[in-house]
Amino acid sequence: MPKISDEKRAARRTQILEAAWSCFQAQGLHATTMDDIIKASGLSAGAVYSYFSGKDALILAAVKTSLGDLQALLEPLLREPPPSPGVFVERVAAAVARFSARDGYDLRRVALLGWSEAQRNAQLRETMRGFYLAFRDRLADAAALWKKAGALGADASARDVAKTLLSAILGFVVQSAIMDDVEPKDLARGLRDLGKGGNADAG
Amino acid sequence: MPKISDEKRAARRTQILEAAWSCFQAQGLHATTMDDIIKASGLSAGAVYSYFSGKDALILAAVKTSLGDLQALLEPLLREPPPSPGVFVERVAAAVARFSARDGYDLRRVALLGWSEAQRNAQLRETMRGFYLAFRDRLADAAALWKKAGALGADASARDVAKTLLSAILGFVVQSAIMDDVEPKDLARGLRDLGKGGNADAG
Amino acid sequence: MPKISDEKRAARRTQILEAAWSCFQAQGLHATTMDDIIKASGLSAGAVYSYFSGKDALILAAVKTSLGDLQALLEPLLREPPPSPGVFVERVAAAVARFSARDGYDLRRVALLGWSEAQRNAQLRETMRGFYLAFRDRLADAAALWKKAGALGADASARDVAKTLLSAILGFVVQSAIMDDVEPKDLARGLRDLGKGGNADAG
Amino acid sequence: MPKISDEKRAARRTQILEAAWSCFQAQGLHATTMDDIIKASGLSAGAVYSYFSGKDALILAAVKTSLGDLQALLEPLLREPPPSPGVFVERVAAAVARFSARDGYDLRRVALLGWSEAQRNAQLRETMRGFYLAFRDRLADAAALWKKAGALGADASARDVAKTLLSAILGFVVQSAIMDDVEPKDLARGLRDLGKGGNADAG
DNA sequence: GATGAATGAGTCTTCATTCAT
DNA sequence: AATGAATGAAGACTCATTCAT
Repeated sequence: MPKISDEKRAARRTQILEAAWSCFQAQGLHATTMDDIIKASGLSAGAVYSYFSGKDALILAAVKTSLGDLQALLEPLLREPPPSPGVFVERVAAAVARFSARDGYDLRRVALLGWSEAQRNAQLRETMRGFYLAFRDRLADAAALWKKAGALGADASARDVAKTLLSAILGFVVQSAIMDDVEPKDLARGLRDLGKGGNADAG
Repeated sequence: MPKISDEKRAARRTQILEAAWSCFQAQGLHATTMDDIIKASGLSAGAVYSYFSGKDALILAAVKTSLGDLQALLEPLLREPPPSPGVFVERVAAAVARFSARDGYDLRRVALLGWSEAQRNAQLRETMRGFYLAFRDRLADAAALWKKAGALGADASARDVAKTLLSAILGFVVQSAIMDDVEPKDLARGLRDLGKGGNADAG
Repeated sequence: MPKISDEKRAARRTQILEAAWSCFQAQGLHATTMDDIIKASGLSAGAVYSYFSGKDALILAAVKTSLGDLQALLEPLLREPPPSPGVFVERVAAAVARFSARDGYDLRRVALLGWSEAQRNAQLRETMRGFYLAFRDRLADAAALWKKAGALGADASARDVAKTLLSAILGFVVQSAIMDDVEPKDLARGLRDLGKGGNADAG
Repeated sequence: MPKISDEKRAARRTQILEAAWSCFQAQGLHATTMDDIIKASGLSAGAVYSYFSGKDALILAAVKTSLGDLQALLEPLLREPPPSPGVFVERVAAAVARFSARDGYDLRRVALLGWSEAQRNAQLRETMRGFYLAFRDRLADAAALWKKAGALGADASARDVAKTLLSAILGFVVQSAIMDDVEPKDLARGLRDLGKGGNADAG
């Protein structure tokens, strides 16, 4: 075979990555063997190894791809933030839930696997840290907007609001993956209810 | 030979479990070998196997123990909830952070590992689900108290508040494990700021 | 099984080493697979690996053992050198030939394999270098004796004589392994003939 | 398409063979992969395989080429042998040493690799055997000349002298490859010293 | 009861060779 | 003729578990 085209190469990579994710998700990162992925990809061992240098590289690439997809999913919401934090969180949660309903790819499970792996893979940890840090910065930008628009008090800390919103979102991912009984609107409602306490300033 | 005493047995179990956690945490659940645990426990392979039927049982027991410890840690806060949700979340986060500073045992890392493993271990998943469900119920009880005391609006949904608070807490665990730059009081402040929006009802 | 005795351990090591040599010799160092050695040893893969950390370690140990055996074989000749260099070379060659007739272990082939491997294994190279250096020193000692006894001229260089004798011996190993038509006494005769030239000082 | 010219073909073969030797020498015969050779040759896999049927054929061809080169190197010395065996050995050793100083090609290392490989490759073994046998015959011819010229005693065995000289030469290759501290003149001196013993006939 | 040596199925990875383009 | 992507059998090594002593 003569030199393969760049598109073809990219397509093969995607093909392998998708095979990898469907395995990872079904069995976990470590219980998945390279052979599982090779079989699922429909390629030979050698071919898979010519695209990825090994299992760790495959995991890293898979997680990066996944973060990229998530990034694309959230970009519109970050570019033009909804009128209030509550609506924002609900929309993000809804996007995550929608993304998780795809066949053979549940973003929530993927996230849990990635976080766990990040504990022992420094490169993965840094990649993730960078991603969430950037996301939180965008969140802080949105908070600044909300302050200007009056959706947040004038003395609100954009930074702390961003941290809290990120927590709520990440927590939604965990809770929804494990309990499977949380809806985006539950979160929105809870957030709203928390904000209307008689002496909210005590909290 | 006289049977070993029950206390002795319990002590051995604890000894093994602690060895297991220190390994799990340092290397992850799957990268830890039984031999690592055996070495760390100071016992022989046969001895370890006489206390736990295998690696999966050890993982399950370790996670259960960990959840039990967490339960004990949170019990006081649940029995006599602080005056407001914000304070509550801050105290829980502080307890988690304190628990994570212990030598050779970081509750946050442990949680991430457990969640990931729960994806492929049904028994573990059910154990966890039960734990978080129970915790959320206690949270809803607290929310009911807060409603009565006026710390929450009269029309607040205790259930949704509980879900939201659990999300915030779980999300704190994730964010703090990965980014390591979130303080309990950041969360409390963010939650308070979120509640004081000019048109909070829009969220 | 409780702790194994030291003798038993040593016996197992020997058992594995002998299996390794019979394979190495029959198929070469690299064409021999660990599985070949494992099968030949009658042990399991795990057992073999518990005695030797890997194939390289096994090769190194095998060569070292082989050098040790050779050392033991030559020691008597070095301790009390025969009356002349010619007799010495003949006896060494005879010892090598005798050692090579053992079942499943041909010292000459072993030597060729080891030399080749030493090209790409620094540790092995150093081990060998040290061995031959020491042997050459002993040879120089013998040469000094021969000088004193008049079997060598008074102005002979013990160092160069040692180098030359070592060359003759090593070359005998090569030639005999490849051509299989050289006898120890051929070497002795050739050496004597070379020494009796009319104008030997011209060489 | 016009067939590639014969010169071109020959040039390609040489190109591949040289690439092969530079790899073989640096990493050993077995540690060198076809891919190493392909990369080093600058050709494609298919091209290399169109010139050589496989790795074994490449090794065989490489060794043959190497023996041919050696043959060419020694031919002048064999055609008109130097006045004495000592000078002859010194000149051969010097030629080998000179040949080994070439960049990326050390005849001594090459020889060790080839001998080792010959243990498990019958065709290679025969090729080598034939080469050394022929060389030894030429050596015997030279010995006959030396006898006639008085450089060797009248009762010298040309055959045994040839065997002994070959041993010295092969041994020089080994010793010099492993210890790297032997000079051609050391060998000449040692040989001369060995010949001047008071009672050389005892050796 | 305890020990730890032994087991062997299973993992990741490599690499000589082929053949569609 | 040439290319180089793809193949897949084979290799080195690991590790959860067992069981003879």
